[in-house]
Amino acid sequence: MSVGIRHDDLRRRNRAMVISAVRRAGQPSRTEIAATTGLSHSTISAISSDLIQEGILAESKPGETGALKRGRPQVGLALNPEAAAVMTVVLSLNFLSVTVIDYAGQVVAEEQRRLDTLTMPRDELIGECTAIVRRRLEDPDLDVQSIARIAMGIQGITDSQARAMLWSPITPLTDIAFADILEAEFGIPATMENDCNMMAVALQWRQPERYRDNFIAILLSHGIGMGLVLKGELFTGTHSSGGEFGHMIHRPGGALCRCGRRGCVEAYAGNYAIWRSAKMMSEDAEPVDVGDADMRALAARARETDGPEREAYRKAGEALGFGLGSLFALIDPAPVAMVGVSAAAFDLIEPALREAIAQTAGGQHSKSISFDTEPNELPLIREGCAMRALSFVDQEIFAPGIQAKAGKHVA
Amino acid sequence: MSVGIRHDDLRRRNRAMVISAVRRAGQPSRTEIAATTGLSHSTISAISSDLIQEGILAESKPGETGALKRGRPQVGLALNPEAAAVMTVVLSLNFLSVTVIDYAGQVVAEEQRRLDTLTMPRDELIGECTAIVRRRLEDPDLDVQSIARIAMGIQGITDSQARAMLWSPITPLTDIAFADILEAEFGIPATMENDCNMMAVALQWRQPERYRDNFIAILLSHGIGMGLVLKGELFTGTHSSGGEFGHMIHRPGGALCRCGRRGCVEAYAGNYAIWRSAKMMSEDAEPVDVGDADMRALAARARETDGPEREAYRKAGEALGFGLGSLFALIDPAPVAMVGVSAAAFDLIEPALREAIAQTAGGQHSKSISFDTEPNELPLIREGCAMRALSFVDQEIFAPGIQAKAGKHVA
DNA sequence: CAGTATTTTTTCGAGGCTCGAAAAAATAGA
DNA sequence: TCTATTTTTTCGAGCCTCGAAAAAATACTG
Repeated sequence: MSVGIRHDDLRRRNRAMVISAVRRAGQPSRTEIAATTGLSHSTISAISSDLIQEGILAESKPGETGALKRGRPQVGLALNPEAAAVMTVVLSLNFLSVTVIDYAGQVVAEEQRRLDTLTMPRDELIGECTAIVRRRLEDPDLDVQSIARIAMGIQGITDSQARAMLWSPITPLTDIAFADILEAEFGIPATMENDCNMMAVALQWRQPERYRDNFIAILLSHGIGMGLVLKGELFTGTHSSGGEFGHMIHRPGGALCRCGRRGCVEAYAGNYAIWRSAKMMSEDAEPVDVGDADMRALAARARETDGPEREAYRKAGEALGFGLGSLFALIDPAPVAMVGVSAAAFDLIEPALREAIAQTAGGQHSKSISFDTEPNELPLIREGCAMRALSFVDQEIFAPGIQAKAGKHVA
Repeated sequence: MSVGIRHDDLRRRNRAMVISAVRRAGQPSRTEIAATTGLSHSTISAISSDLIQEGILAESKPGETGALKRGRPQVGLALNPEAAAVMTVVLSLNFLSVTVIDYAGQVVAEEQRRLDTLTMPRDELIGECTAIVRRRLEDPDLDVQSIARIAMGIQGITDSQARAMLWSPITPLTDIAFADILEAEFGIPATMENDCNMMAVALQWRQPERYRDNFIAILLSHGIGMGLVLKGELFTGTHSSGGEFGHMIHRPGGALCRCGRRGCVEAYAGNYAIWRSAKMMSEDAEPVDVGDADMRALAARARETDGPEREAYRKAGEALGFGLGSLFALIDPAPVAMVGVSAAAFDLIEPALREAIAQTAGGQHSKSISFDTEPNELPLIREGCAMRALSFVDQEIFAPGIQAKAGKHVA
């Protein structure tokens, strides 16, 4: 089944380990790397010397170590920003944004653009994406040699191979293999990532203490999305990006969901559902787009008076709570990050959510389940895509190195 | 984070690979192993020669290869049955059974015993388990030197470290660290496994074509349990055995579940729930144990006439369908095995189940979701425990070998 | 300011592992 | 009996990691 380990895999894996230790720790010394990886000092010395020679790592200036200790001072190793560059492309409702990121993770260029994703025909949507990428690639101000990888993020369902968007709420179009399109167009390896998965990846890098092995990122926006990390790894479905938390069934045969079915969590907790409920519309009413400003106004009104607005948030909390309860029945409770515009109204949602979750098997220790909120999803998605692309460069390009044997001829 | 690969890990991993190739394939030749593992012939030759010398593998008699080809005939490698033995202990409602299994997976001894698990006090229940194990261990007829591992399986929730039963429907007792108890008593490494997880493990060995990377085993019995395999690996929760499919919420605030909560899938699809519904009892009625014979009679009656019995099965199907739909929303659809006494009534359950699942996001291709049934769960649980224990011996005892260095002194 | 203690990093065999090539082994067909 | 064919073993080469010792770089001490 799984394949044996060759002798050369050893070096590749250990190189990968060193690179990722540096990416995680910032400026670790060789000694620190040896400690975290469990490899011997000699090995770390050999590997890091190779990596420096190849221009992947660089010794960072000393000084910053703060408290000076006795003995030879540690030399920090850092990622060489010029070793490579990657690009992120994030497509969301009526909005397209691109960033170029150096190997150390700093943004070196960006471009953003409004467009009407809901009505745009297929060719045009694809054209806008390739055009914005091309503009960035051909920008003479860009002083990176070449882009090693593109990570594209999109709201909606992607396939599990990270090649295509299968379905998205931002467009009626389906099955667009953006990864293949970008690769064909620019000859740069590309992937197509799900927005919520990228949020989870970003949280893992931003707050590794809180979001490490098991946690959940939930997008509370027009739709309800989820990124799930289990045992330190992003969880995806077997065929798709998976984790369609918003379409777990809350009430069989219940309110009309944007997906056309009934009773999904999203049909109670998505922006349109909260809006519909607050405006006392029927649960069968066709979902409509609600602007962020309108949602903020709605939340403000819900805080003011105990009317249908507050009740709408209560219902949303209930749906989310029962959904989370079912999820926790499957995977056990874990920290949750609530992201998106309605996360800013989490104070209105939380009481009903906790009450509901306490009634479920997964919510046995509902008080210990902790929530964190982050109203703005876009930066997270961008960061996640960036880290995703950089990790690819780390693992697939730099870890194997210059194919050992070929390199030896030179030396 | 994860640890570097040492030089000696290499051999250990490749030995493990060879052993598992033999366990999977039955009697593969060295050449076949080289092909499946991707390692070179020389390496396989070296490793298998070691393993044979250590008494772990044995060259099997030729002959059985069937069509004789030109050239040197392949020599099949097989597990040496006498290399080790393991024990399984399965505790289910009013029933305790133990088997001793040789290294090749054959049952060499067994004992079964009825007992009243529901009323038994803690000490007595533990005592019965240790006593039956002791009897088997001390049996003079048993011609295995020693038991290398005990895998105990139980209905209910276990912790994710496989040390303890946390909660079980077969006893009011909770938190019994059976693994620790057995280890302390007999000095043999032991684990405490969840019954449905073991069903899944057994299915993976029994039908690897159908149940390989992603599948679901659902126990339809008094309670509803699930074993889930994703990407070829058993899925467990972060703290517990996880996969409490039966306690996902089907109808918030709905029928009374055995767990004390309301609206769980099990409260509609467990034996007691079907019984309660068929007998036109209230959804609040206290769950009662229903014998397998009674359930079979109920199913027969449901097949005969379109009365409350049939309706009860319909409701069960609906609950299972919506539950599966929610599950499939998270992990994408996968083959399902229905196990247990009510799996024999799957013909009554399936129509409503498929109808419900078709109304969910996960059920988009509901027709392509395939179900298989297996009315008897006990043999599966036993087999799963056996394979689990044997895999442990493969990976943890035989793969590392005689600690290389220590062994070299002899040679 | 020289010497010592301390810590980090590099150097240098030793021992292991896998691999490819070639040899050896074992059999069917001619 | 010889040849072709296939499987398995043997053997040397090339890497890789490791431990120990050396080298490097700094703080402390008198």
